[in-house]
Amino acid sequence: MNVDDGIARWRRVADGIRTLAAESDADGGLLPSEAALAERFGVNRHTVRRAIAALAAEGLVHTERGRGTFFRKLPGRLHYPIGTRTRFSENISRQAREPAGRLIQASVEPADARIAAALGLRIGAAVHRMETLHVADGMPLSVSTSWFSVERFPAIVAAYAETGSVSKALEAHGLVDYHRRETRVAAEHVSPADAAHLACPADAIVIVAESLNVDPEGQPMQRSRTRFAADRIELVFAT
Amino acid sequence: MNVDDGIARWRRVADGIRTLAAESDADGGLLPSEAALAERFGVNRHTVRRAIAALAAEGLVHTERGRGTFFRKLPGRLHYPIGTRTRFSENISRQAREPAGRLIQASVEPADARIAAALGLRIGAAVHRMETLHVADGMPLSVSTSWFSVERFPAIVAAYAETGSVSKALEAHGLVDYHRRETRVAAEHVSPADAAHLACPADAIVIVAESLNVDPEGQPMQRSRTRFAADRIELVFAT
DNA sequence: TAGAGTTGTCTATATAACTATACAAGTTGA
DNA sequence: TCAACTTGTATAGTTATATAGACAACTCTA
Repeated sequence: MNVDDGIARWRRVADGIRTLAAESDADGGLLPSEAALAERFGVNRHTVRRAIAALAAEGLVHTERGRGTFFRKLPGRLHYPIGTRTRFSENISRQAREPAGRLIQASVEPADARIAAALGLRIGAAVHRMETLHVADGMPLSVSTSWFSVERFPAIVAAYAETGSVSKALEAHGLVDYHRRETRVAAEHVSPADAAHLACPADAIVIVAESLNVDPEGQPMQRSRTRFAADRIELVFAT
Repeated sequence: MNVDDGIARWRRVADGIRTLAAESDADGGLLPSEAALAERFGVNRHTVRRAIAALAAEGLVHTERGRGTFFRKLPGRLHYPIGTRTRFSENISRQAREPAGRLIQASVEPADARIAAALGLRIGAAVHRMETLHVADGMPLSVSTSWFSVERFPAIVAAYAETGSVSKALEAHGLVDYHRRETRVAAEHVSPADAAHLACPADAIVIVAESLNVDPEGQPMQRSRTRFAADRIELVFAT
Protein backbone atom coordinates (compact mmCIF):
# COMPACT_ATOMS: atom_id res chain seq x y z
CA MET A 1 0.00 0.00 0.00
CA ASN A 2 2.96 2.33 -0.44
CA VAL A 3 3.49 2.61 -4.17
CA ASP A 4 3.61 6.14 -5.49
CA ASP A 5 1.18 5.60 -8.30
CA GLY A 6 -1.22 8.48 -7.99
CA ILE A 7 -4.04 6.43 -6.50
CA ALA A 8 -5.09 7.40 -2.99
CA ARG A 9 -4.82 4.66 -0.38
CA TRP A 10 -8.44 5.01 0.66
CA ARG A 11 -9.45 4.26 -2.91
CA ARG A 12 -7.39 1.12 -3.01
CA VAL A 13 -8.78 0.08 0.34
CA ALA A 14 -12.26 0.71 -1.05
CA ASP A 15 -11.48 -1.49 -4.03
CA GLY A 16 -10.17 -4.15 -1.67
CA ILE A 17 -13.33 -4.06 0.39
CA ARG A 18 -15.39 -4.23 -2.78
CA THR A 19 -13.74 -7.46 -3.80
CA LEU A 20 -14.05 -8.73 -0.23
CA ALA A 21 -17.78 -8.22 -0.53
CA ALA A 22 -17.93 -9.67 -4.02
CA GLU A 23 -16.07 -12.82 -3.04
CA SER A 24 -18.26 -13.46 -0.05
CA ASP A 25 -21.32 -15.44 -0.95
CA ALA A 26 -23.27 -14.40 2.11
CA ASP A 27 -25.91 -11.78 1.48
CA GLY A 28 -26.14 -8.72 3.65
CA GLY A 29 -22.95 -9.87 5.26
CA LEU A 30 -20.94 -8.19 7.98
CA LEU A 31 -17.56 -6.76 7.07
CA PRO A 32 -14.60 -7.08 9.41
CA SER A 33 -14.36 -4.24 11.90
CA GLU A 34 -12.66 -1.01 10.91
CA ALA A 35 -9.71 -1.89 13.12
CA ALA A 36 -9.39 -5.32 11.50
CA LEU A 37 -9.60 -3.85 8.01
CA ALA A 38 -7.00 -1.25 8.91
CA GLU A 39 -4.63 -3.96 9.99
CA ARG A 40 -5.37 -6.15 6.99
CA PHE A 41 -4.67 -3.38 4.49
CA GLY A 42 -1.84 -1.87 6.52
CA VAL A 43 -3.38 1.57 6.86
CA ASN A 44 -4.80 3.76 9.59
CA ARG A 45 -8.34 3.26 10.75
CA HIS A 46 -9.30 6.71 9.45
CA THR A 47 -8.23 5.69 5.98
CA VAL A 48 -10.50 2.67 6.20
CA ARG A 49 -13.31 4.95 7.33
CA ARG A 50 -12.85 7.14 4.30
CA ALA A 51 -12.96 4.10 2.05
CA ILE A 52 -16.13 2.91 3.73
CA ALA A 53 -17.65 6.37 3.36
CA ALA A 54 -17.04 6.20 -0.38
CA LEU A 55 -18.61 2.75 -0.59
CA ALA A 56 -21.57 3.92 1.46
CA ALA A 57 -22.06 6.82 -0.95
CA GLU A 58 -22.20 4.24 -3.73
CA GLY A 59 -24.80 2.31 -1.80
CA LEU A 60 -22.66 -0.82 -1.55
CA VAL A 61 -22.38 -0.79 2.26
CA HIS A 62 -24.18 0.72 5.21
CA THR A 63 -22.89 1.17 8.71
CA GLU A 64 -24.61 0.81 12.08
CA ARG A 65 -23.00 2.33 15.10
CA GLY A 66 -21.89 -0.23 17.63
CA ARG A 67 -22.76 -3.11 15.31
CA GLY A 68 -20.54 -2.90 12.28
CA THR A 69 -20.58 -2.34 8.54
CA PHE A 70 -22.75 -4.47 6.30
CA PHE A 71 -22.45 -4.93 2.58
CA ARG A 72 -25.27 -5.49 0.18
CA LYS A 73 -24.90 -8.32 -2.24
CA LEU A 74 -24.99 -6.53 -5.57
CA PRO A 75 -27.04 -8.07 -8.32
CA GLY A 76 -24.68 -10.19 -10.39
CA ARG A 77 -23.67 -9.01 -13.80
CA LEU A 78 -26.24 -9.53 -16.49
CA HIS A 79 -25.13 -12.01 -19.11
CA TYR A 80 -24.99 -10.68 -22.61
CA PRO A 81 -24.72 -13.60 -25.02
CA ILE A 82 -22.72 -12.80 -28.12
CA GLY A 83 -23.42 -15.06 -31.01
CA THR A 84 -24.23 -14.87 -34.62
CA ARG A 85 -27.74 -13.57 -34.02
CA THR A 86 -27.41 -11.25 -31.08
CA ARG A 87 -30.34 -8.96 -30.39
CA PHE A 88 -30.23 -6.67 -27.41
CA SER A 89 -33.92 -6.87 -26.58
CA GLU A 90 -34.18 -10.64 -26.81
CA ASN A 91 -31.08 -11.32 -24.78
CA ILE A 92 -31.76 -8.99 -21.96
CA SER A 93 -35.45 -9.61 -21.70
CA ARG A 94 -34.73 -13.13 -20.51
CA GLN A 95 -33.05 -11.71 -17.43
CA ALA A 96 -34.66 -8.35 -16.83
CA ARG A 97 -37.98 -6.78 -17.53
CA GLU A 98 -38.52 -3.86 -19.82
CA PRO A 99 -35.40 -3.54 -21.91
CA ALA A 100 -35.53 -0.30 -23.85
CA GLY A 101 -33.44 1.51 -26.40
CA ARG A 102 -33.45 5.27 -26.55
CA LEU A 103 -32.07 7.48 -29.29
CA ILE A 104 -29.53 9.92 -27.90
CA GLN A 105 -28.34 11.58 -31.04
CA ALA A 106 -28.36 11.05 -34.78
CA SER A 107 -26.68 12.69 -37.71
CA VAL A 108 -25.77 12.12 -41.33
CA GLU A 109 -22.12 12.33 -42.15
CA PRO A 110 -19.74 11.27 -44.94
CA ALA A 111 -18.17 7.86 -44.41
CA ASP A 112 -14.52 7.97 -43.48
CA ALA A 113 -12.13 5.34 -44.75
CA ARG A 114 -12.83 2.94 -41.92
CA ILE A 115 -16.61 3.09 -42.07
CA ALA A 116 -16.60 2.97 -45.85
CA ALA A 117 -14.45 -0.15 -45.85
CA ALA A 118 -16.60 -1.83 -43.22
CA LEU A 119 -19.89 -1.14 -44.97
CA GLY A 120 -18.58 -1.61 -48.49
CA LEU A 121 -19.28 1.99 -49.49
CA ARG A 122 -17.09 4.56 -51.19
CA ILE A 123 -15.34 7.08 -48.96
CA GLY A 124 -17.55 10.10 -48.48
CA ALA A 125 -20.83 8.26 -49.05
CA ALA A 126 -23.57 9.48 -46.72
CA VAL A 127 -24.07 7.35 -43.60
CA HIS A 128 -26.40 7.62 -40.66
CA ARG A 129 -24.60 7.81 -37.34
CA MET A 130 -26.84 6.91 -34.41
CA GLU A 131 -26.02 7.09 -30.71
CA THR A 132 -28.32 4.89 -28.65
CA LEU A 133 -28.66 4.09 -24.97
CA HIS A 134 -29.82 0.69 -23.75
CA VAL A 135 -31.57 0.37 -20.44
CA ALA A 136 -32.99 -2.59 -18.53
CA ASP A 137 -35.10 -2.18 -15.42
CA GLY A 138 -34.12 1.45 -15.23
CA MET A 139 -30.40 0.65 -15.21
CA PRO A 140 -28.40 1.92 -18.18
CA LEU A 141 -26.29 -0.92 -19.52
CA SER A 142 -24.67 0.30 -22.69
CA VAL A 143 -24.19 3.12 -25.13
CA SER A 144 -23.80 2.32 -28.77
CA THR A 145 -22.77 4.14 -31.92
CA SER A 146 -24.02 2.63 -35.17
CA TRP A 147 -23.44 3.49 -38.79
CA PHE A 148 -25.84 2.65 -41.64
CA SER A 149 -25.81 3.53 -45.30
CA VAL A 150 -28.25 6.37 -45.92
CA GLU A 151 -28.95 5.08 -49.41
CA ARG A 152 -30.00 1.65 -48.19
CA PHE A 153 -31.73 2.65 -44.94
CA PRO A 154 -33.04 6.16 -45.49
CA ALA A 155 -35.53 6.13 -42.60
CA ILE A 156 -33.60 4.08 -40.06
CA VAL A 157 -33.35 6.87 -37.51
CA ALA A 158 -37.06 7.59 -37.41
CA ALA A 159 -37.82 3.87 -37.27
CA TYR A 160 -35.46 3.36 -34.35
CA ALA A 161 -36.78 6.39 -32.49
CA GLU A 162 -40.27 4.95 -32.84
CA THR A 163 -39.58 1.33 -31.95
CA GLY A 164 -36.50 1.53 -29.71
CA SER A 165 -35.13 -1.53 -31.44
CA VAL A 166 -32.65 -1.97 -34.26
CA SER A 167 -34.24 -5.24 -35.32
CA LYS A 168 -37.61 -3.62 -35.74
CA ALA A 169 -36.15 -0.59 -37.47
CA LEU A 170 -34.46 -2.89 -39.96
CA GLU A 171 -37.68 -4.84 -40.44
CA ALA A 172 -39.29 -1.59 -41.50
CA HIS A 173 -36.76 -1.57 -44.34
CA GLY A 174 -37.66 -5.10 -45.29
CA LEU A 175 -34.68 -6.73 -43.64
CA VAL A 176 -35.97 -9.47 -41.38
CA ASP A 177 -32.77 -11.44 -40.90
CA TYR A 178 -29.18 -10.50 -40.33
CA HIS A 179 -26.26 -11.82 -38.38
CA ARG A 180 -23.04 -10.74 -36.73
CA ARG A 181 -19.90 -11.39 -38.66
CA GLU A 182 -17.18 -10.45 -36.22
CA THR A 183 -16.87 -8.94 -32.78
CA ARG A 184 -13.79 -7.31 -31.35
CA VAL A 185 -13.71 -6.82 -27.61
CA ALA A 186 -11.55 -4.31 -25.81
CA ALA A 187 -11.82 -2.44 -22.51
CA GLU A 188 -11.15 1.20 -21.68
CA HIS A 189 -11.83 3.87 -19.13
CA VAL A 190 -15.24 5.40 -19.69
CA SER A 191 -15.37 8.69 -21.56
CA PRO A 192 -16.99 11.62 -19.74
CA ALA A 193 -19.91 11.69 -22.17
CA ASP A 194 -20.58 7.97 -21.78
CA ALA A 195 -20.22 8.22 -18.01
CA ALA A 196 -23.05 10.73 -18.01
CA HIS A 197 -25.32 8.46 -20.06
CA LEU A 198 -24.43 5.31 -18.13
CA ALA A 199 -24.68 7.05 -14.74
CA CYS A 200 -21.40 5.59 -13.59
CA PRO A 201 -18.38 7.06 -11.78
CA ALA A 202 -15.64 8.81 -13.71
CA ASP A 203 -13.14 6.00 -13.18
CA ALA A 204 -15.48 3.27 -14.34
CA ILE A 205 -14.61 0.80 -17.06
CA VAL A 206 -16.43 0.05 -20.28
CA ILE A 207 -16.17 -3.07 -22.39
CA VAL A 208 -15.98 -1.93 -25.99
CA ALA A 209 -17.45 -4.32 -28.53
CA GLU A 210 -17.04 -3.46 -32.18
CA SER A 211 -19.04 -5.54 -34.57
CA LEU A 212 -20.26 -5.81 -38.10
CA ASN A 213 -23.73 -7.05 -38.99
CA VAL A 214 -24.34 -8.48 -42.42
CA ASP A 215 -27.55 -9.33 -44.29
CA PRO A 216 -28.35 -12.86 -45.53
CA GLU A 217 -26.43 -12.18 -48.74
CA GLY A 218 -23.31 -11.39 -46.72
CA GLN A 219 -23.51 -7.69 -47.48
CA PRO A 220 -22.42 -5.56 -44.48
CA MET A 221 -25.15 -3.21 -43.37
CA GLN A 222 -24.44 -2.12 -39.80
CA ARG A 223 -21.19 -1.21 -38.19
CA SER A 224 -21.45 -0.58 -34.46
CA ARG A 225 -19.31 0.23 -31.47
CA THR A 226 -20.99 -0.55 -28.16
CA ARG A 227 -19.69 0.49 -24.73
CA PHE A 228 -21.00 -1.73 -21.92
CA ALA A 229 -20.77 -0.69 -18.26
CA ALA A 230 -18.30 -3.32 -17.12
CA ASP A 231 -19.67 -3.55 -13.60
CA ARG A 232 -23.16 -4.43 -14.82
CA ILE A 233 -22.68 -6.87 -17.62
CA GLU A 234 -20.46 -9.63 -18.88
CA LEU A 235 -20.30 -10.94 -22.40
CA VAL A 236 -20.87 -14.64 -22.89
CA PHE A 237 -19.56 -16.37 -25.98
CA ALA A 238 -21.01 -19.84 -26.17
CA THR A 239 -19.46 -22.30 -28.57
CA MET B 1 -10.34 17.65 -13.23
CA ASN B 2 -11.74 18.45 -9.81
CA VAL B 3 -13.64 15.37 -8.76
CA ASP B 4 -12.65 14.06 -5.35
CA ASP B 5 -12.28 10.45 -6.38
CA GLY B 6 -8.93 9.49 -4.91
CA ILE B 7 -7.09 9.55 -8.22
CA ALA B 8 -4.26 12.07 -8.38
CA ARG B 9 -4.61 14.74 -11.03
CA TRP B 10 -1.21 14.04 -12.50
CA ARG B 11 -2.30 10.47 -13.13
CA ARG B 12 -5.40 11.54 -14.98
CA VAL B 13 -3.36 14.01 -16.97
CA ALA B 14 -0.97 11.17 -17.78
CA ASP B 15 -3.90 9.06 -18.97
CA GLY B 16 -5.12 11.98 -21.07
CA ILE B 17 -1.72 12.40 -22.68
CA ARG B 18 -1.58 8.68 -23.32
CA THR B 19 -4.80 8.79 -25.30
CA LEU B 20 -3.59 11.94 -27.05
CA ALA B 21 -0.60 9.97 -28.24
CA ALA B 22 -2.68 6.92 -29.10
CA GLU B 23 -5.15 8.91 -31.19
CA SER B 24 -2.43 10.63 -33.15
CA ASP B 25 -1.39 8.68 -36.21
CA ALA B 26 1.96 10.40 -36.53
CA ASP B 27 4.91 8.43 -35.24
CA GLY B 28 7.46 9.98 -32.96
CA GLY B 29 5.19 12.99 -32.78
CA LEU B 30 5.60 16.14 -30.75
CA LEU B 31 3.22 16.69 -27.86
CA PRO B 32 1.76 20.14 -27.16
CA SER B 33 3.96 22.22 -24.86
CA GLU B 34 3.68 21.80 -21.11
CA ALA B 35 1.91 25.15 -20.88
CA ALA B 36 -0.60 24.13 -23.55
CA LEU B 37 -1.25 20.79 -21.86
CA ALA B 38 -1.69 22.51 -18.50
CA GLU B 39 -4.34 24.77 -20.00
CA ARG B 40 -6.04 21.94 -21.86
CA PHE B 41 -6.39 19.79 -18.73
CA GLY B 42 -7.01 22.72 -16.41
CA VAL B 43 -4.08 22.06 -14.10
CA ASN B 44 -0.81 23.68 -13.19
CA ARG B 45 2.22 23.21 -15.38
CA HIS B 46 4.01 21.32 -12.59
CA THR B 47 1.22 18.77 -12.54
CA VAL B 48 1.71 18.25 -16.26
CA ARG B 49 5.42 17.84 -15.67
CA ARG B 50 4.78 15.16 -13.11
CA ALA B 51 2.49 13.33 -15.53
CA ILE B 52 5.14 13.55 -18.22
CA ALA B 53 7.76 12.25 -15.80
CA ALA B 54 5.58 9.20 -15.15
CA LEU B 55 5.11 8.61 -18.87
CA ALA B 56 8.84 9.04 -19.45
CA ALA B 57 9.52 6.43 -16.78
CA GLU B 58 7.23 4.10 -18.72
CA GLY B 59 9.20 4.83 -21.86
CA LEU B 60 6.22 6.29 -23.70
CA VAL B 61 7.67 9.81 -24.09
CA HIS B 62 11.01 11.55 -23.93
CA THR B 63 11.67 15.26 -23.54
CA GLU B 64 14.34 17.53 -24.98
CA ARG B 65 15.03 20.81 -23.31
CA GLY B 66 14.08 23.74 -25.47
CA ARG B 67 12.46 21.49 -28.09
CA GLY B 68 9.56 19.73 -26.48
CA THR B 69 8.24 16.33 -25.52
CA PHE B 70 7.98 13.55 -28.06
CA PHE B 71 5.92 10.38 -27.82
CA ARG B 72 6.67 7.01 -29.27
CA LYS B 73 3.95 5.37 -31.29
CA LEU B 74 3.09 2.23 -29.37
CA PRO B 75 2.38 -0.93 -31.31
CA GLY B 76 -1.36 -1.41 -31.79
CA ARG B 77 -3.23 -3.98 -29.77
CA LEU B 78 -2.52 -7.58 -30.63
CA HIS B 79 -5.55 -9.53 -31.79
CA TYR B 80 -6.39 -12.55 -29.70
CA PRO B 81 -8.85 -14.74 -31.60
CA ILE B 82 -11.26 -16.57 -29.37
CA GLY B 83 -12.79 -19.62 -30.89
CA THR B 84 -13.46 -23.20 -30.10
CA ARG B 85 -9.78 -24.15 -30.39
CA THR B 86 -7.92 -21.26 -28.94
CA ARG B 87 -4.26 -21.82 -28.21
CA PHE B 88 -2.19 -18.99 -26.87
CA SER B 89 1.01 -19.93 -28.61
CA GLU B 90 -0.54 -20.49 -32.00
CA ASN B 91 -2.59 -17.33 -31.95
CA ILE B 92 0.07 -14.96 -30.86
CA SER B 93 2.88 -16.44 -32.87
CA ARG B 94 1.16 -15.28 -36.03
CA GLN B 95 1.62 -11.68 -34.92
CA ALA B 96 4.64 -11.70 -32.67
CA ARG B 97 7.76 -13.74 -32.33
CA GLU B 98 8.64 -15.85 -29.34
CA PRO B 99 5.46 -16.29 -27.40
CA ALA B 100 6.27 -17.85 -24.07
CA GLY B 101 4.41 -19.06 -21.03
CA ARG B 102 6.04 -18.98 -17.64
CA LEU B 103 4.89 -20.64 -14.47
CA ILE B 104 4.44 -18.12 -11.68
CA GLN B 105 3.04 -20.29 -8.96
CA ALA B 106 1.41 -23.66 -8.52
CA SER B 107 -0.31 -25.41 -5.67
CA VAL B 108 -2.67 -28.23 -4.93
CA GLU B 109 -5.86 -27.30 -3.16
CA PRO B 110 -9.28 -28.78 -2.51
CA ALA B 111 -11.89 -27.83 -5.10
CA ASP B 112 -14.46 -25.33 -3.85
CA ALA B 113 -18.05 -25.59 -4.98
CA ARG B 114 -17.49 -23.53 -8.09
CA ILE B 115 -14.42 -25.35 -9.34
CA ALA B 116 -15.91 -28.73 -8.50
CA ALA B 117 -19.04 -27.95 -10.47
CA ALA B 118 -17.07 -26.67 -13.45
CA LEU B 119 -14.74 -29.66 -13.61
CA GLY B 120 -17.32 -32.26 -12.67
CA LEU B 121 -15.55 -33.23 -9.46
CA ARG B 122 -16.80 -33.59 -5.94
CA ILE B 123 -16.25 -30.69 -3.58
CA GLY B 124 -12.91 -31.05 -1.84
CA ALA B 125 -11.31 -33.13 -4.57
CA ALA B 126 -7.67 -32.20 -5.11
CA VAL B 127 -7.06 -29.79 -7.97
CA HIS B 128 -3.92 -28.20 -9.34
CA ARG B 129 -4.03 -24.44 -9.34
CA MET B 130 -1.54 -22.89 -11.73
CA GLU B 131 -0.71 -19.22 -12.20
CA THR B 132 0.95 -18.56 -15.53
CA LEU B 133 2.27 -15.48 -17.29
CA HIS B 134 2.14 -15.14 -21.06
CA VAL B 135 4.67 -12.99 -22.83
CA ALA B 136 5.23 -12.13 -26.47
CA ASP B 137 8.31 -10.32 -27.68
CA GLY B 138 9.21 -9.48 -24.11
CA MET B 139 5.86 -7.82 -23.44
CA PRO B 140 3.66 -9.46 -20.82
CA LEU B 141 0.18 -9.87 -22.24
CA SER B 142 -1.81 -11.88 -19.74
CA VAL B 143 -1.85 -13.69 -16.45
CA SER B 144 -3.91 -16.80 -16.10
CA THR B 145 -5.12 -19.02 -13.31
CA SER B 146 -6.03 -22.57 -14.29
CA TRP B 147 -7.47 -25.47 -12.39
CA PHE B 148 -6.98 -29.12 -13.31
CA SER B 149 -7.99 -32.33 -11.60
CA VAL B 150 -4.99 -33.80 -9.82
CA GLU B 151 -6.30 -37.29 -10.36
CA ARG B 152 -6.53 -36.90 -14.12
CA PHE B 153 -3.46 -34.71 -14.69
CA PRO B 154 -1.02 -35.58 -11.93
CA ALA B 155 2.07 -34.13 -13.63
CA ILE B 156 0.53 -31.12 -15.36
CA VAL B 157 2.56 -28.57 -13.42
CA ALA B 158 5.91 -30.10 -14.22
CA ALA B 159 4.89 -30.55 -17.84
CA TYR B 160 3.88 -26.92 -18.13
CA ALA B 161 7.00 -25.68 -16.41
CA GLU B 162 9.04 -27.64 -18.92
CA THR B 163 7.18 -26.76 -22.12
CA GLY B 164 5.65 -23.38 -21.32
CA SER B 165 2.50 -24.47 -23.12
CA VAL B 166 -0.77 -25.89 -21.85
CA SER B 167 -1.37 -27.74 -25.10
CA LYS B 168 1.95 -29.55 -24.81
CA ALA B 169 1.47 -30.25 -21.12
CA LEU B 170 -1.88 -31.84 -21.92
CA GLU B 171 -0.32 -33.83 -24.75
CA ALA B 172 2.05 -35.29 -22.20
CA HIS B 173 -1.06 -36.67 -20.51
CA GLY B 174 -2.28 -38.18 -23.74
CA LEU B 175 -4.80 -35.46 -24.49
CA VAL B 176 -4.12 -34.22 -27.99
CA ASP B 177 -7.40 -32.45 -28.66
CA TYR B 178 -9.65 -30.27 -26.61
CA HIS B 179 -11.87 -27.31 -27.20
CA ARG B 180 -13.37 -24.33 -25.46
CA ARG B 181 -16.94 -24.66 -24.39
CA GLU B 182 -17.79 -21.21 -23.15
CA THR B 183 -16.08 -17.92 -22.56
CA ARG B 184 -17.28 -15.16 -20.30
CA VAL B 185 -15.73 -11.76 -20.77
CA ALA B 186 -15.67 -9.03 -18.17
CA ALA B 187 -13.36 -6.11 -17.41
CA GLU B 188 -11.95 -4.89 -14.12
CA HIS B 189 -9.23 -2.80 -12.61
CA VAL B 190 -6.00 -4.73 -12.40
CA SER B 191 -5.12 -6.25 -9.04
CA PRO B 192 -1.81 -5.19 -7.48
CA ALA B 193 -0.35 -8.66 -7.93
CA ASP B 194 -1.33 -8.82 -11.59
CA ALA B 195 -0.07 -5.27 -12.17
CA ALA B 196 3.35 -6.39 -11.00
CA HIS B 197 3.38 -9.37 -13.35
CA LEU B 198 1.98 -7.45 -16.31
CA ALA B 199 4.27 -4.46 -15.71
CA CYS B 200 1.39 -2.06 -16.10
CA PRO B 201 0.31 0.98 -14.06
CA ALA B 202 -1.82 0.49 -10.98
CA ASP B 203 -4.94 1.94 -12.59
CA ALA B 204 -4.71 -0.22 -15.68
CA ILE B 205 -7.58 -2.36 -16.91
CA VAL B 206 -7.66 -6.08 -17.49
CA ILE B 207 -10.06 -8.00 -19.67
CA VAL B 208 -11.08 -11.06 -17.67
CA ALA B 209 -11.93 -14.11 -19.73
CA GLU B 210 -13.25 -17.13 -17.87
CA SER B 211 -13.47 -20.27 -19.88
CA LEU B 212 -13.94 -23.98 -19.67
CA ASN B 213 -12.03 -26.42 -21.85
CA VAL B 214 -13.46 -29.84 -22.49
CA ASP B 215 -11.98 -32.98 -23.98
CA PRO B 216 -13.37 -34.68 -27.11
CA GLU B 217 -15.84 -36.62 -24.96
CA GLY B 218 -17.24 -33.40 -23.60
CA GLN B 219 -15.70 -33.91 -20.19
CA PRO B 220 -14.51 -30.61 -18.63
CA MET B 221 -10.82 -30.71 -17.85
CA GLN B 222 -9.54 -27.16 -17.51
CA ARG B 223 -11.16 -24.20 -15.89
CA SER B 224 -9.28 -20.96 -16.40
CA ARG B 225 -9.49 -17.31 -15.63
CA THR B 226 -7.24 -15.15 -17.78
CA ARG B 227 -6.53 -11.46 -17.21
CA PHE B 228 -5.39 -9.66 -20.38
CA ALA B 229 -3.71 -6.26 -20.26
CA ALA B 230 -6.44 -4.27 -21.97
CA ASP B 231 -4.07 -1.76 -23.53
CA ARG B 232 -2.12 -4.46 -25.34
CA ILE B 233 -4.68 -6.87 -26.63
CA GLU B 234 -8.17 -7.13 -27.98
CA LEU B 235 -10.23 -10.28 -28.21
CA VAL B 236 -11.62 -11.18 -31.60
CA PHE B 237 -14.63 -13.46 -31.88
CA ALA B 238 -15.09 -14.50 -35.46
CA THR B 239 -18.40 -16.11 -36.39
C1' DT C 1 -25.56 -4.73 34.71
C1' DA C 2 -20.86 -4.88 33.46
C1' DG C 3 -17.54 -5.42 30.06
C1' DA C 4 -15.91 -6.21 25.53
C1' DG C 5 -16.38 -4.83 21.04
C1' DT C 6 -18.18 -1.83 17.71
C1' DT C 7 -18.70 2.97 15.15
C1' DG C 8 -18.64 8.31 15.61
C1' DT C 9 -16.11 12.42 16.59
C1' DC C 10 -12.49 15.37 17.95
C1' DT C 11 -7.69 17.33 17.98
C1' DA C 12 -3.07 17.30 16.38
C1' DT C 13 0.77 16.38 13.28
C1' DA C 14 3.34 14.98 9.15
C1' DT C 15 3.72 14.22 4.41
C1' DA C 16 2.23 14.34 -0.39
C1' DA C 17 -0.10 16.79 -3.98
C1' DC C 18 -1.15 20.93 -6.22
C1' DT C 19 -0.76 25.76 -7.30
C1' DA C 20 1.66 30.17 -8.18
C1' DT C 21 5.46 32.88 -9.68
C1' DA C 22 9.94 33.73 -11.28
C1' DC C 23 13.91 32.96 -13.82
C1' DA C 24 17.70 30.11 -15.98
C1' DA C 25 18.98 27.39 -19.98
C1' DG C 26 18.32 25.47 -24.30
C1' DT C 27 16.28 25.57 -29.42
C1' DT C 28 14.49 27.60 -33.47
C1' DG C 29 13.80 30.69 -37.19
C1' DA C 30 13.60 35.33 -38.91
C1' DT D 1 22.02 38.28 -33.11
C1' DC D 2 17.58 38.59 -31.33
C1' DA D 3 12.94 37.44 -30.18
C1' DA D 4 9.90 33.89 -29.20
C1' DC D 5 9.36 29.72 -28.01
C1' DT D 6 10.63 25.50 -25.34
C1' DT D 7 12.06 22.71 -20.88
C1' DG D 8 14.58 22.81 -16.17
C1' DT D 9 14.86 24.54 -11.54
C1' DA D 10 13.94 27.03 -7.34
C1' DT D 11 10.95 28.93 -3.70
C1' DA D 12 6.75 29.49 -1.31
C1' DG D 13 2.02 28.75 0.05
C1' DT D 14 -2.34 26.01 0.03
C1' DT D 15 -4.98 21.95 0.01
C1' DA D 16 -5.54 17.00 0.25
C1' DT D 17 -4.08 12.69 2.22
C1' DA D 18 -2.65 9.85 5.95
C1' DT D 19 -1.33 8.89 10.66
C1' DA D 20 -1.86 8.93 15.78
C1' DG D 21 -4.31 8.93 19.95
C1' DA D 22 -8.19 9.78 22.92
C1' DC D 23 -12.79 9.38 24.13
C1' DA D 24 -17.92 9.32 23.48
C1' DA D 25 -21.92 6.63 21.92
C1' DC D 26 -23.90 2.48 20.89
C1' DT D 27 -24.75 -2.90 20.69
C1' DC D 28 -24.38 -7.33 22.26
C1' DT D 29 -23.59 -11.09 25.44
C1' DA D 30 -22.20 -13.23 29.60
